[in-house]
Amino acid sequence: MQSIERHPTVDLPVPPAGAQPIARRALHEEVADRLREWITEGRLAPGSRLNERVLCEQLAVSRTPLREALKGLAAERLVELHPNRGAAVAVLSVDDVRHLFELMAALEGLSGELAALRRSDDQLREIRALHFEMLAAHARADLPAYYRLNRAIHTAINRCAGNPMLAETYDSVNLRIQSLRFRSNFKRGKWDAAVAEHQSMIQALAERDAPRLRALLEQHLRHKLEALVDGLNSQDYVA
Amino acid sequence: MQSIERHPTVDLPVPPAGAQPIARRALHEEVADRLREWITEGRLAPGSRLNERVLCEQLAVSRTPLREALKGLAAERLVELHPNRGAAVAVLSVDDVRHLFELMAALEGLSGELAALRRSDDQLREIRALHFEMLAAHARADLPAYYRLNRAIHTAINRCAGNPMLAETYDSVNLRIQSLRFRSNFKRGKWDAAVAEHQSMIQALAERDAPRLRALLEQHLRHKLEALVDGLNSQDYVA
DNA sequence: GCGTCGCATTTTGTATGCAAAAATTCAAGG
DNA sequence: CCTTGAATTTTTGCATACAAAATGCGACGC
Repeated sequence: MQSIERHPTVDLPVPPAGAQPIARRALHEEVADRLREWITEGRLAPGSRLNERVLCEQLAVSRTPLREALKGLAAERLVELHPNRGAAVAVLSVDDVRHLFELMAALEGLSGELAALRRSDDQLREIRALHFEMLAAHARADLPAYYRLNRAIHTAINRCAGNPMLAETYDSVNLRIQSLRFRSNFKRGKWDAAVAEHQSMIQALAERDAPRLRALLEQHLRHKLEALVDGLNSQDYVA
Repeated sequence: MQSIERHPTVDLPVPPAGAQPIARRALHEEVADRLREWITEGRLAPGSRLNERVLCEQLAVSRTPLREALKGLAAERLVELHPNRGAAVAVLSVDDVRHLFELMAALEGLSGELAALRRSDDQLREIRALHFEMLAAHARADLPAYYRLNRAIHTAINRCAGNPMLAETYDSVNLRIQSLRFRSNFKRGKWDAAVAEHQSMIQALAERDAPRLRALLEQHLRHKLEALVDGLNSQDYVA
């Protein structure tokens, strides 16, 4: 890891390459992680106000680390800060979701393109294995396992792409739409189609067909958006 | 702006569409803005340690808002937090820069593609005007003005793309490489080539040639990276 | 001379206090 | 009945105090 900056004012000792310091976690990070979890799991619904006193009691921390965590989550756009009026879980309009998916499609597309070019054979084997596990989850109609494996596959593809900045950005955008995943009406037909798309993706990855993998991932995202918007519309007339 | 969530727990009054509340800025945001500025302007070099006491004195604020600002900047990856050992301006390795440019190329490419499809005639006229201003700056070899107009043009293209999420992400990634802009050795030849590329971009935007504008922007980014890496190499043997 | 230990200082992490802003309550007036 | 407004309560924003960790430095032993 060659550094661009000859950083004149650095005095933090640079660790030997590859060696990573023992990760010591600060309280505000633990708090941020927990809140992130609550938001993506839907325990904190979009729009929910985040009362400092209440959250402090629930998390058993003082206001300082909580507030620091909220500032971080606000920078991630998971929560919105209203000066003097507190924080709230970010709300996404339908247009916001469309825009996020448009962005995600480009990120996934790039990731797939790079992965097709850069993957190792070991990585391909691992992704194949995950794919078969996902087929099992699909056969059992085990939705939670399917989601988990689906994410694992996409994360693995991101790793193949060999671009940590891309992976970070992908994760950050993905997080923002995570809480919506419960809302897509996962009809059997759409689900089968998604699984078939995954099949093609593995093939393109195996054949190192970068343009095709890019196209497949972009298409995959478009379909995901369609399923989601359908789900939203059908739900909107229920409650 | 139709809201996806019927947010059961919301009690913040939803403002009428289009009307936005008077922006009241919190101190921690002002602090974050100032630090961001110092970092991108190079006043705080990559790797610089950010001593809380010192910064508090310089900014004349207490530690609380400063720390909150640092947490936000850390989420933006502009600073790195080392638990119990303070914060430092993020350092980018050459590989980091390569990865960021790879990402930026995809974001600019998408932005250009969408802009070509969605631009209005007014927007095109405005970008043309900015382009001529940029030609003037180039003719005068006025580098600061050139940088400013260059950014203005790319921001305008982002606006044409009509995807705020993309624009946000673009800005966020762009910010991380801003402090490097002084390091690219802007030889006249490279500069002339960049200006010529801009010329082609305007043409593609005018003709609504989305694939071409995408390709041009991706190429533009690759050239920018080359100029930067060249600059770094030549500088590395100076000091 | 070199490295290590231990103490003093500095710096960061968390909790708390106080002031200011916003939300709430409730009563009076239209 | 709805609106208005003032007093009260709640909540947020910022500063500060205290605790814990890290850093710096000199003495000591090898």
